Amino acid sequence: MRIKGKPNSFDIAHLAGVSQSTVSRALRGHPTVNAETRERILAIARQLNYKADKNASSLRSKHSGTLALLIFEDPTVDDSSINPFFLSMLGSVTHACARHGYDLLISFQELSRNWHADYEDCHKADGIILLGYGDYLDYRGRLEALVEQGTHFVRWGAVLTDQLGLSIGCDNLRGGQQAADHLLALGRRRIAFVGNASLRSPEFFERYQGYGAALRAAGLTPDAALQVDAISTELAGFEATSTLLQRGTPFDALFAASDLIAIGAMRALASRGLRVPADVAVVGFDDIPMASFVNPPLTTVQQDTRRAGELLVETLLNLIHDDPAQSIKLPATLVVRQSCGIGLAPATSNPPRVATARRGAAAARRRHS
Amino acid sequence: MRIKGKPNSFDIAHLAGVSQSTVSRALRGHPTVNAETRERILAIARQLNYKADKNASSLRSKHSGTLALLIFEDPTVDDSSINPFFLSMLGSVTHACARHGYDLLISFQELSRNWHADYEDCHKADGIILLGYGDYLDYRGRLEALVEQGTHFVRWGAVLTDQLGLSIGCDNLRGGQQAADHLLALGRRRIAFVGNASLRSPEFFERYQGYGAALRAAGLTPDAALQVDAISTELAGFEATSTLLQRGTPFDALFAASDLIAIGAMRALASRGLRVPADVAVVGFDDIPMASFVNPPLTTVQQDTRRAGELLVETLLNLIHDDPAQSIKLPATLVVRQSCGIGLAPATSNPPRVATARRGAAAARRRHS
DNA sequence: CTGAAAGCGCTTACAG
DNA sequence: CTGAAAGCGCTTACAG
Repeated sequence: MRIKGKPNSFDIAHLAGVSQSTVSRALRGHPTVNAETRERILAIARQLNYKADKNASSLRSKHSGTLALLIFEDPTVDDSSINPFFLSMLGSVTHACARHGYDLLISFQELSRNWHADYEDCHKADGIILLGYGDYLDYRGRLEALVEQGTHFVRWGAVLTDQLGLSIGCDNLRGGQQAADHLLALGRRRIAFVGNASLRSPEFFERYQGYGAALRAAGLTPDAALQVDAISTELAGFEATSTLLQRGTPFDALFAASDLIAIGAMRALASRGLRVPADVAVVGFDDIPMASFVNPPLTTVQQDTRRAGELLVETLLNLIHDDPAQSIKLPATLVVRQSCGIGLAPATSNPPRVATARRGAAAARRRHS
Repeated sequence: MRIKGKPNSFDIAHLAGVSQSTVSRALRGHPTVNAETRERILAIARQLNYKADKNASSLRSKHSGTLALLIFEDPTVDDSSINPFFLSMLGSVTHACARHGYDLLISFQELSRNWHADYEDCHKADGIILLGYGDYLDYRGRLEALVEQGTHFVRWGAVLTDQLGLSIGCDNLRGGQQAADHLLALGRRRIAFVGNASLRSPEFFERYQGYGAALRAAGLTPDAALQVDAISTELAGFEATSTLLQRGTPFDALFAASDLIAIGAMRALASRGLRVPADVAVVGFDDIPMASFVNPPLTTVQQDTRRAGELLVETLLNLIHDDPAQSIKLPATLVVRQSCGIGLAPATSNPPRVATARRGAAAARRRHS
């Protein structure tokens, strides 16, 4: 027996007085192995701290017990400033993998570059989870390549009808509707939408459509002057809202396509001296951890990242095992905090909100146009 | 040649009219391969979308081109509520790995359970990065096991003299000193410390010692009644600060061992009607993204996560390649925002801060004892 | 219930 | 500069 180096299955076999195949079977809990023999083998393996070489077993058995998570973002602004929403997805995907006995490889990639989504091709992973927003036109091409290569993958994002592969996503349409309904119920009438509103950003676009549907259901017409594009960063939210304010079209509420955008929007509003929610009510989307810590705490539409991570992993595993699998749309939940003016505002100190808001917006217009 | 399935190096060899060994050499850029032959091979490989099987190559070559990141936390409260500081470390470690051409496996583990830090034993990774705070007494045993097994690892955390393995950490002592010096320079004299202050939490303990050193240098004696233990969560910060307030010992400043604790502390302070910074100045540690969004924006001691991630990866790679490597202490930087009262407080509306703070704390005591 | 043998797809001496 | 051969450490039919 070898003294130095890590033991292999032959070493264990030799010590246990059985063949190497029996060791392999015993270690993997194969049912035909004699119970007593198995115990003996396991004891020796434990004592020698033997761990089966995964490269050898993956090579032979053709599966790696590993999943890959690809996170991509528009311009990877800064190493440490990853979208917090993706971060919490990452957490739940990691936990879900662990529960299913899989390891997780992760990689951050810029959508603009050529991804190396080769983890499955090179047999490092059995399948891939795709997480990120980006230009869908760009993105779709990548998905086509994955489909063509027969890669197992699931993506987080809008569940579309002409789906390439499977998606797990949230019900962005209903979410957008709920956000707008909430603002309407509070008497807001001139509701801005900050976020990309084109098919290039399907998730945001669905939220925008939900918003539009809610307005129309209330007898209002969405005003194109009250929509400004923004990707999901605080800076984009700040800049888009500044643009919106410069336009001078009055508004008394703002629905941001993401919390990051909402936080940037609140900063832009504050820098113009506008009060949230008194002058402008603000709703976000995602419910990132920061949302409850900003001032005022942000009312937002929560996505269930825990469930999403679980479903992403389960669906991918089904795909890998050739079990039935399908795209799933998760419900979104409105989380009411204080950025829309619930439970605030004694009537004496704060005049009626709608009026105030209009006045505020009008004041902003005067100040900045 | 096989029609279905993925091509292997023999398929490429056959098409290129060379031996399989030459294909292998060409693909890895071996210098002895004829330039023209190499081009031919590369062209065919590209065309067939050939990717070398990593399991086979890792098995044969004995290295996996993969690093593992183990993140552990005290009680994994909730899947999606991972300590944001670790999350930003995770981001920078991932990017650093990518820059060095390594893949990254990640795993969240509870320190209380048996870790499976077996990634290297089973040849899935060439080395391990350890990230997390937890009871160091517990932790040390795990490190001993790693050392004994000859595992390559680097940990993030306090750089201690009786180090097991290598650590990359920040200069917690200087950081704590800077935080306390800042408060002292603003005239605060009764400075509380919220966070674990024992050798079981070496990082926090170093910060506590820096704080103590600063007080003593200013001729003050740290008051044990002004220290309360807390792990790095918002809830722990809230509860510890509540305990502190109940004790009734007056204080005009609070140094939290982490931003999460500081945020919890500010919530506890606010719930007692105490104003930050007027009544109590607050400093945190880490500079997590949330720090600049809380109200008031948190003054804190920033750790350079980007550099830290880079050094963690570089040091581990040096260890793996048997190159010289050492533990490193990174400088910490005070980031002044508004939670300590810089650039605030026109003298007319706010009475001198120290007095106010004392009054505030005293008021709190009266209210809650 | 167990063993002998083949083979997964590479890398790496070795020989030429 | 190139090829034939061995071998990494497993899993998996196949035979008994």
